[in-house]
Amino acid sequence: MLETADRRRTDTRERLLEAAERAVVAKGFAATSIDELIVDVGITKSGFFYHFKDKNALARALMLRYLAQDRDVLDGIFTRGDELHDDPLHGFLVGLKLFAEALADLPEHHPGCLAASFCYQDQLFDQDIRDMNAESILVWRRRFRARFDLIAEIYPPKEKIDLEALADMAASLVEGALILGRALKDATILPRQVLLYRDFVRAIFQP
Amino acid sequence: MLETADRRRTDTRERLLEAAERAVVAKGFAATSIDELIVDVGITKSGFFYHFKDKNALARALMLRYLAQDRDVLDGIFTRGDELHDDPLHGFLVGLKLFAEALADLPEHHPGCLAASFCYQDQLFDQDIRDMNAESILVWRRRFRARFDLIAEIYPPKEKIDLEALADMAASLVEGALILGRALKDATILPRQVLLYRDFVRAIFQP
DNA sequence: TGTACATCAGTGAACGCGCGTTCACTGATGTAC
DNA sequence: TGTACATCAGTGAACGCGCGTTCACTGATGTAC
Repeated sequence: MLETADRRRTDTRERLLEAAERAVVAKGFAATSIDELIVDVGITKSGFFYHFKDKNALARALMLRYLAQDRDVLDGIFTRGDELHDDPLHGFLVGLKLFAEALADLPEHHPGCLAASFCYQDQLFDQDIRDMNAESILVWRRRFRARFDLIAEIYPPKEKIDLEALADMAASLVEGALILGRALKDATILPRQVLLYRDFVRAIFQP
Repeated sequence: MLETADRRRTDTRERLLEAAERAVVAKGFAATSIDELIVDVGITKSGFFYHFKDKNALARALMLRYLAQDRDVLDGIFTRGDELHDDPLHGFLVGLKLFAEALADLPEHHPGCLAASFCYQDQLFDQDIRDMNAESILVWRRRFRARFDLIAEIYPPKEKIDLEALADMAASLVEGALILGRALKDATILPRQVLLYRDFVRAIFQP
């Protein structure tokens, strides 16, 4: 039975990953020591090395976890948007509204993004992890690009528009607004940027 | 005479800062060792501590240098734009075009921004440095916001628009696009985002 | 059902290396008189 | 103009601490027979 097989499994590994993500986003991977994580979680250092063969394995696990969470969040929000509106443009616009609201309600005051943090420390990691980081960005590009292609069939834009750049703009704005929000300690910046992006998208397809 | 007074002054300090900025943007401040900087520059470790009393002083000096360079670059480009066109909107649009071109011509393939790097490691620094980082963002906000107020007097936008968010969008897009450009190793992302921003600004004030 | 063994989720102690920092010292250049 | 002193831009050696990593070991839980 899965139940019995799982009985021995603790959530220590997951709690290590949570503590690690908080610390990495706050001060970077190199400055995040294993010592502080195990104090957070309440195990000894050897306990850490039971779960991760070395510090690099922690980075890899963080990235995997981040990829999955990111995908789930985006899926949830934009699926909801499409449920609320049949039309691909308006379903998307509703999704962006929901997204902005979700970002405004974040409990943490100054959140950050693991992809951005890793990006500015990429020399620390092997190619494998850098590839995963690139993939995390490509997920956004593909998702938004596919939607814009769909919308453009129904609402062909008047002027030529760089749809790939428009798709990348979503990730760019979110990454950038996270930085501004943190630097200025202003949690409203991120949702406002998303709403502005929404205005832009609407203006392009429905002037 | 300044000449003679400066004769003894070497450029070692400046070369240390250059090497440090490269390394910090590539792998973060914590992972940048003093040892690697002095190898780059060709002095001993004690030589480093002659120029900076400790590693924190290096961070402060990097931030000061960055603030000055950033201001100069922005000044240069948007002053040029205004010289080429009297109208505040069109002078600004020309400036954005010049900006995109300057970004496309950057020699480094995957540049980065010190403000973003410091932002994702801010727990390493004291309040003083965090304040300077916030200031580096506010410089952008004030610059663009003032310009939009000016433009809006002549070209009042049809619909209500969050001009502060529109101003912040410039820094957000640049910071975000730098991250995407690095992660995907694609130097075209950044200039394309700036051109898209330009389209948006034009559409708002001159539909 | 009892027993032998295997696996899970760690513990505890030790190691060695790289890092930031200190301190006494130095040769070349500049300045006062 | 020469000399004494000050400053600049470093050198060289040492230190100590925190960090990631290893390794032999352990008690609790699960599994085969």
